[in-house]
Amino acid sequence: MMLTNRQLLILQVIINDFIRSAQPVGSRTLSKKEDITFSSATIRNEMADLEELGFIEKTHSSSGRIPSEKGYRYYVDHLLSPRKLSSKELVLIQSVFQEKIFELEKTVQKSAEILSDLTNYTSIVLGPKLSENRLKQIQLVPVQPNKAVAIMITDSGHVENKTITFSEHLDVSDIEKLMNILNSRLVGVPMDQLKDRMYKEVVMLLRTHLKDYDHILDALGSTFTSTQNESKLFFGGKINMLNQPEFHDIDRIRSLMMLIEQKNDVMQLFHPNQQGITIKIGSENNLEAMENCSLITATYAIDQKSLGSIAVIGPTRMDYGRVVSLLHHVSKDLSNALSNLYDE
Amino acid sequence: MMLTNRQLLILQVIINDFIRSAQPVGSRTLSKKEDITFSSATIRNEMADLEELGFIEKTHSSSGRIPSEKGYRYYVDHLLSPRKLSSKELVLIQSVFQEKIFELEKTVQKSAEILSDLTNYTSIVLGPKLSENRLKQIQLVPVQPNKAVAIMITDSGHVENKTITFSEHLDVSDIEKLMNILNSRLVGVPMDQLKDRMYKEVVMLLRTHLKDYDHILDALGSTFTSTQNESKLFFGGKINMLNQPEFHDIDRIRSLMMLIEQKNDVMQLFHPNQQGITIKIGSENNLEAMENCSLITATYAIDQKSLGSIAVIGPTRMDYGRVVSLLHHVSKDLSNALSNLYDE
DNA sequence: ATTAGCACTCGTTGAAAGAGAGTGCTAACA
DNA sequence: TGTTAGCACTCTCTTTCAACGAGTGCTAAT
Repeated sequence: MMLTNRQLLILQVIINDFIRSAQPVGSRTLSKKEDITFSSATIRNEMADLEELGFIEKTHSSSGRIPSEKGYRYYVDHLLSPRKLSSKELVLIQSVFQEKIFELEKTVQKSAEILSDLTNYTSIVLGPKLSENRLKQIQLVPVQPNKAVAIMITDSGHVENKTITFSEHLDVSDIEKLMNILNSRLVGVPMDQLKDRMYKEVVMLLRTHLKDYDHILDALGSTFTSTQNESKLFFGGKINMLNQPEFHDIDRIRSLMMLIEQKNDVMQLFHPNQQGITIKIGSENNLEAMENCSLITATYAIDQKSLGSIAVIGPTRMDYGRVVSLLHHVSKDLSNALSNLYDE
Repeated sequence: MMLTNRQLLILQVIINDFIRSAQPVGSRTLSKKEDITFSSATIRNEMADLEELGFIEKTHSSSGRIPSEKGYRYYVDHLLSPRKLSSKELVLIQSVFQEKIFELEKTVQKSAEILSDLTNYTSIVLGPKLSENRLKQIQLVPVQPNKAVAIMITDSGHVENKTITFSEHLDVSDIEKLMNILNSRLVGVPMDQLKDRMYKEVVMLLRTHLKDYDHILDALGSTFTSTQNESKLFFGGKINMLNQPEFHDIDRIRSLMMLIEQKNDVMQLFHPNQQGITIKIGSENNLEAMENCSLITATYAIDQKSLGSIAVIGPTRMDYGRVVSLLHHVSKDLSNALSNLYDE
């Protein structure tokens, strides 16, 4: 299944034209392109071959051709030329990261927004995993006789807080004792291991210093449970897809929107172990609602340590070259910005 | 402009039927309703009068009638009978609040969801104003040589955190000093007055105890600035409107979705000083995108003290009676749940 | 191997026709 | 005098049909 140079050229021009116009491309249109020196009849023959090989399709028996998923796959694997971004765009991206923002979440959110603004597609950023963070300090603040707010600060400066309800009244000195115990034993422990460690190391101390230690244990247990594994999702341009001509159909919009609002489904789109930029086309995403969409994913990192993913969802007809370049820049700048945030 | 009983009956039946079917209602259809004992010709005469008075409209010269905004307004003001909810629905609502949830935000979010699930419309909850809260404690945790996380806990148990960047290195004892000063002077101050108070009361103390006090002041100033006036928005059923037949039109969906994603516009929909349940129909909302929508708003409170609003957006053709009843119950139960949360 | 020519296919557009739902008006009726 | 039956009329919606155009595949000529 070796394609001739001419077939490659034709495939490339068809895809480029279709990405631009969203209309099936005919042989006559193609023959007028400046790259193309041969006649429409020749093109028709080549197109018939390309169709037989599965790279392009017809929408009906006498229509022009559109790329198939296989066609897009070949295109991104072999023909994709990374697009040079205009200096205007580069400046715009940099400006986002030059603002002095000191909270990770806001920076991440900004990245999602710039990405969706520049692409006119929808962007998703998978926030950093908390499980990588370690507990730096835990603070218990009583707010009512049987309630306290537990505030956990991680070494990266992230703050997590939960309300703890004790079944019995705890007086202030008890709470202070408890806080000291927790800090003495849990500081430095990764957030996702807090619960385990507590049951292993804190139980004994509690027993000797506090009455009702089992109730307290319960309360703490459920507090630490929800601290695990929660990666936040950030979106940009949720409704940009409404501007794409392939989404003039209400049902498609609905299924895509439902997907986006559904955390589990979105998480399923990300494959944790990847590095660099990944492209998943249409059904490669294994989700009904993504059938007409492609997902391009990059990862970002602090000091080479991969932290999360940043992605763009567009129609399969999306401008792959441009999006890849944009993602490349944004993920790089985001990584730098976050590294600076934590290192300097 | 006094309407006869028969006109009222006809208006009511037209609106009820249109709310159900979304189709213009004709005289023949009406004459078959069981409440109606007179002929279609009579109805036609009455409808002509109702139209002249502005309560109903035609979509074209020989179509049935649909309610006008004025018609809906009259309907909600004079004809609306609060719908009895099924016990199934009541149980469903109560079940949301019987789960032991100890965080205000989650409870509020749950309310939004139950409301959109039960109505099939979109719900918006305007979170409690922080400005009503008072500072209970402020905690500064150094995370890097020139950075600290400021954690502010309010008397209601809400936790707010900001990263502060100091332009100079501050050692741990300085931070501790600073924290003590802030706590001694700012505890009990309403969150929206923190900044003012700081400039008034803390400056002097800073000057005597810390070098570089002006830099620190700057950093604190910007920290407290953003603590003001931020009411969070919670949504439920953002995409429910896609199921409404009046939103089969892409452009309408787009403008409504854009409205929902735009915090400022949404805030504009809420009128802070209202009490009880308010209904705004179509253009009464003074927003282009809301032209085909109605907004029904209720307030919720802790111990009679109004805290925030809870609302449903639906098409003007929405089921007002049902939504009013649902809002009534949900806002009441939410108020109770929150009051219990803070008082017991 | 390439291309000009041509018959054929299919979607799109616009006009025409008919059906259906509904109205307004008139005249008859209780 | 208020109500109703009857009827002509209006407008939308659907279907049908023809013409058009963009495009294809095939054949024969270059």
